[in-house]
Amino acid sequence: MEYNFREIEKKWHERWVKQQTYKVYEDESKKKFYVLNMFPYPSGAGLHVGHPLGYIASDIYARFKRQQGYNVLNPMGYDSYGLPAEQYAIQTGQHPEKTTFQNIDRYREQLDKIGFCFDWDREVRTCAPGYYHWTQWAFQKMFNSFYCNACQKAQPIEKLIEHLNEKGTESLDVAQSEELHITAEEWKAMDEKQQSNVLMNYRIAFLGETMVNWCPKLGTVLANDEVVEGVSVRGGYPVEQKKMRQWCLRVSAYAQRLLDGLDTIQWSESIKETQKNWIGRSEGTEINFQIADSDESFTIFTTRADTMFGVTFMVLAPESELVQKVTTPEQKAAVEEYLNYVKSRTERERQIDHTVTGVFSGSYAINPFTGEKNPIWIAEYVLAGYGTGAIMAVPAHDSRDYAFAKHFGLPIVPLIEGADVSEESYDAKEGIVCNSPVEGATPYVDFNLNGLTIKEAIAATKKYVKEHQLGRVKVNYRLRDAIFSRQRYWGEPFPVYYKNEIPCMIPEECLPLELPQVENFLPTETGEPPLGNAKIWAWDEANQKVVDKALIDNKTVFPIELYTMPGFAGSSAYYLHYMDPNNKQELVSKKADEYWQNVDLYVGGSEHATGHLIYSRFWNKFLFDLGVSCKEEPFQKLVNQGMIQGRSNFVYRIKDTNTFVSLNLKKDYDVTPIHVDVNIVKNDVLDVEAFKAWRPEYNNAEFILEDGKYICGWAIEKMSKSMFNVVNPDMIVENFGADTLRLYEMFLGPVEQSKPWDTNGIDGCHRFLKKLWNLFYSRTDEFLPKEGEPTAEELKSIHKLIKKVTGDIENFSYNTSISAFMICVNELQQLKCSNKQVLENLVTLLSPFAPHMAEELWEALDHNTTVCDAPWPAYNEEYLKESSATYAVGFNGKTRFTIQLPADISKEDAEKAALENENSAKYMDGFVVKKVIVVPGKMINIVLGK
RNA sequence: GCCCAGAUGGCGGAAUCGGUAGACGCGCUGGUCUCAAACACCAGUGGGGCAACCCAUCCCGGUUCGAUCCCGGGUCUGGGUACCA
Repeated sequence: MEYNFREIEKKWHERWVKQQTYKVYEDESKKKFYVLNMFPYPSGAGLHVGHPLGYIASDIYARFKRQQGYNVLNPMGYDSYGLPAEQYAIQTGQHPEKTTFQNIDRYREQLDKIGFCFDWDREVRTCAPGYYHWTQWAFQKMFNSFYCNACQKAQPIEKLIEHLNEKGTESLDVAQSEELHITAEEWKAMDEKQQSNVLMNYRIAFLGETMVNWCPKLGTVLANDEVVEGVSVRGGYPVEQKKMRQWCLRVSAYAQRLLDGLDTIQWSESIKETQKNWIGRSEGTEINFQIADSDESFTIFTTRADTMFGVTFMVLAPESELVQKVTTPEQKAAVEEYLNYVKSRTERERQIDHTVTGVFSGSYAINPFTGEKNPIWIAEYVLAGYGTGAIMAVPAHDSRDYAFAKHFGLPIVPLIEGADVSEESYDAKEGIVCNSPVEGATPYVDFNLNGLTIKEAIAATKKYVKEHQLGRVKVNYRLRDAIFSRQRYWGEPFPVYYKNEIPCMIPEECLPLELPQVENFLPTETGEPPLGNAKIWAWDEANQKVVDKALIDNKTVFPIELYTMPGFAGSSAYYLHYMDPNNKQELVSKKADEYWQNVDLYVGGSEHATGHLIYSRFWNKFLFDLGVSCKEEPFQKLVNQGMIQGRSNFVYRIKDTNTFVSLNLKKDYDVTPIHVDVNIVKNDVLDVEAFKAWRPEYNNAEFILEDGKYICGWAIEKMSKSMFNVVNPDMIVENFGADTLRLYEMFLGPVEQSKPWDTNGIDGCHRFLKKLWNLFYSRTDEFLPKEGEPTAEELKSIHKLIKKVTGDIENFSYNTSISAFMICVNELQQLKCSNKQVLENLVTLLSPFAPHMAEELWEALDHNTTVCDAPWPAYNEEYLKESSATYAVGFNGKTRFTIQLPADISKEDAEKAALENENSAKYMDGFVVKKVIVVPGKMINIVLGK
C-alpha cells in the first residue's frame, strides 16, 4: 500500500477536532507542563515557510512531554493590535478589524494544515474586548500603585497618601520621577489637582512630561526599542525628540529585580547579556557642586569618583533645567544660539555626527575637593535623560571629555602614574593614582588618594563623600520608563477620563472600555489622535456609561482619553490568560494560576530581547506583587529559534538583449543578474518554459544553455516577495504532506540557528517516511508487523534510537534525532524487521515528529487510543552493549600501533595485552605504559613513555 | 568603539566528556529497472597519490601521547548596543 499522506492527514485532522484530542483541563493528578510560542501578528502576507519553525519545534516538545505523562498546555493566539493593520486602513478605508480578522482566518487555515497540538479553545486575541479588559485592568492597577524601595514591591497608592498625610515626603523611600520635598501640612493644603500632580510623581502608570521619540510620519510616539539608529523600526521613518505629556510605566523601578531575575531562568547567555546591557546597571556616586557666587548647587553622577582632582570643567545637558540658572547675562545670546542649534538637530543627526560642540555658560562650579572654580559648559554630548543630566569632566581619563577639552582648549590633568595624555585620554580603570592632590599644592580638604589603585581610590572617595555629606552613593540604570501612549487608533483605549484635567479611572466594573467606531483613522484636523474622530466618546459619571461627546459639560460628562496603548501592552500578560481564557471575572483565577504557574518553555525570536521580553517580565513582576501571578518570572526556559533565510535564484540577461546565458558561461558576456521565482527552478536548473510563461516580457526570451540545461546562480538573502524566494508552507504540504514539512524544517539544522531554506533537500525526508511506511505495509497491501520475540539486533537498533531521541529532544537537537531515525529505519529494513514490539516503539518515537503518520500506524497496530498518549519508551543499556571487537591504539610519542581487543575489556587487561602484544613489543624498548584510556565500546589508548 | 555568537566537503550540517573528523540528508558520478525519461533501488563520493601513505575543521602560535574541542594572538561573518559619564 502506498503512503497516501493527503488522505491520512485529512482523516486525522478531522478526527482530532471531533475527539478533542488536544483539549486540556487542569488535572491535579498530573504534573503540568506549559509550552508557549510567541503569538504571531497576523500580517496580510500570510505565513511563509520560516514562520512555523518555532511552532514545530515547540509542538514536538509538547507532544514529547505529553507522552512522558505531563499535562501539557500548548495554546495559540494572535497579537492583533498594531500599526500595519492601521496603515492599511488609512490607505484603503477598510476597518482594521475587518482586515485583521481576514488575516487571522488565513493564518488559522495555514496553521491547521501543519498538525499542531494547540488547544484552540484557549485562543487569545489582543484586540478582543474580553481580553483587553485585562490589559486595561492591569493599567488601572498600575495607576493605583507606587513602588516601595524598602520592601522592593508595588503597593497600593492609599498607603502613600497615608504617608503624605502623616509625614509629607519625609523618609519616603519610593520610586519617583523626581525628588520632592513636601511637608504634611503643605500636602494637606493642596487642592485636588495639585495632589493629583504630586501623586503622578509616584504612580507606576503615570502621566509624565517627558522627552519622547516622536515620529511625524507615523504620527505617534515610539518606545526606545521601537527606534533603531534614529529611525522607526516600522517603516524606517525619521524620529525626533519632543517634550510631550504621555502615559508612562515606571519600569525603572523594577530595574534591579529585572536584573536579579535573570539568574533564576534558563535563557541563552546572549539574550541575558542583551538584557543586562539594556538595563545597564552602573554603580557610582552623586556629588554636589556649589555654583560660585550663588546659593545654587547641582549634582553630578560619576562612576569615577577617584578622578575628583582631575576635574577641569563641568558640562550640562542642553535640556537641563539648570541651563537657565547658570547662564550669565553676557553669555545669554551665545547660549540661546546654541540651544537653538541643538533643537534643530534630529535624533539621527545627533547619533551619527559626533562633532564636538558646546557653549560656555558664564558660571563656575566649586570643586568640593580642591576648591577650584571649574567653568560650566553646555554641550549636547551630555544627555538629559541619564544620571542627573550634568557631569564633571575629567579630560585626562574620559575620551569624550578629552575631545571636548582639546577642542575648546581646556586644561587636562592626568591622575594615573605613567599615563600619557598628550595624544589621547587614558580610559582604562587600572593603575596607581597620583596628583590627587598635586604635590606641593595647599590642601583644600584633608583627603589624599595618591598611591592607591583606582579601585581603592573609588571606595575611599565614596566613603569620604558619604561621611562629609558631599553627595551619596548611587546606583544608576540605563533602563528608561516605558512610554505607554500612542497617538493611534488600532490599540487598547485607556480607561481614563479627564475631570477638569485630573485623570480619573473608569470604574473597574465598567471595563472593558470598548474601542469606539470612527470613520477616519487619521488624526483630526486640530491634531488630536484618531480617537478624536469618535462621536460617542465621553464619560457620563452619574450613569457610568460612554455617551455622545456633544454632552460634555465637565460637570457630569467628561472627555475620555484619546490616546491608545502601544503594541507591547497586549502581549505583556497573555500567557496568564491562556491559563484561564474564558474567565470573565479575572485575568486568571487563583486556581488556574497555581496549577499552571508559569511558562516552562517559551519559544520565539531573539528580536524581542529588549522589547516584549523586558515588558512582560516587568508586567508579571507587578502582577506578582499584587498576588495575581504566583511566579515572579513568567518564562522559565527560553529558546530563540533562528531565522529562515531565503535562497534566491538568478538568471543572467545579456545587456540590451532578451537572451539569457547559463551560469557557467556568463563570464564571456556582459550580463545583468535578475531574480527569478524559485518555484520555477529545481536544483538550480531553470524550467525554461515556465520562465517564458512567468512574465510577458520573457515570452520570446532566448537561452544560451550548457549541457542542454539552463543553470541558475543563487544567493542567500532575506525571504521576501521582492526577491522571489518566498516558499509557502501550503505548497509544501500539498506536495509532500505536513509530516514531511515538519521533519524537513527540523532537519535543516539546529533550531536556534539561522539557516537558508532550500526546498530541494525535502525529498530526503519524504523518502524516509515512505521507507518507514514500507516497514508496515508490503507492496501487496499486506500488514507486516507480527507478534513475537525481537532479535538482539532489532533490539539494539531500536534502543539506540530511543536513547538518542530522548536525549536530543531535551536539547532541541531535532536534526540529529531525525538522522538517527533514518539510520534506524535503514537498519530495520536491512534486518527485514517485522516484529510488532519493535515497530510499536518506532511509532511511539515518531509521534512528536510526524503525528499524522504515527496516528495512522498506531491505529493499524490495533490501538484505539491516540498515539499522543502512548507512553514514551525507556531504553535498556543491556541491549546497547558492543559485542564485536574494537581496536586499541597506542602511542609512544612518535610511533603508533594498533592491536585488537574486546570492547568491554578492563583497564588492567588492556594494559597487560598491550605489553604482551607482539606488534607492540618492538616499540617497547625502554618504554613503559604511562596511562591507559578506555573509552567503552569505542577505543582504548595505551600511552607509552620513557 | 564596546558586548555576544560563529567560521568544518559542491550545499545544509554531525562529531553531546580532549579520543578513528566529515554522521545524516541534498547534490554529483556509475549501475539496475525502462523503448526512453521520471520515480524507485544499489554502489561510490573531502583533496592528492598506482600504492603504502600524505594533506585537510578560518590564519599564526601554545598545552597534550592525542586538539574542530582547551589557552594566547589575529582575520572574517552575523547579532546586540552606543556620546550612559
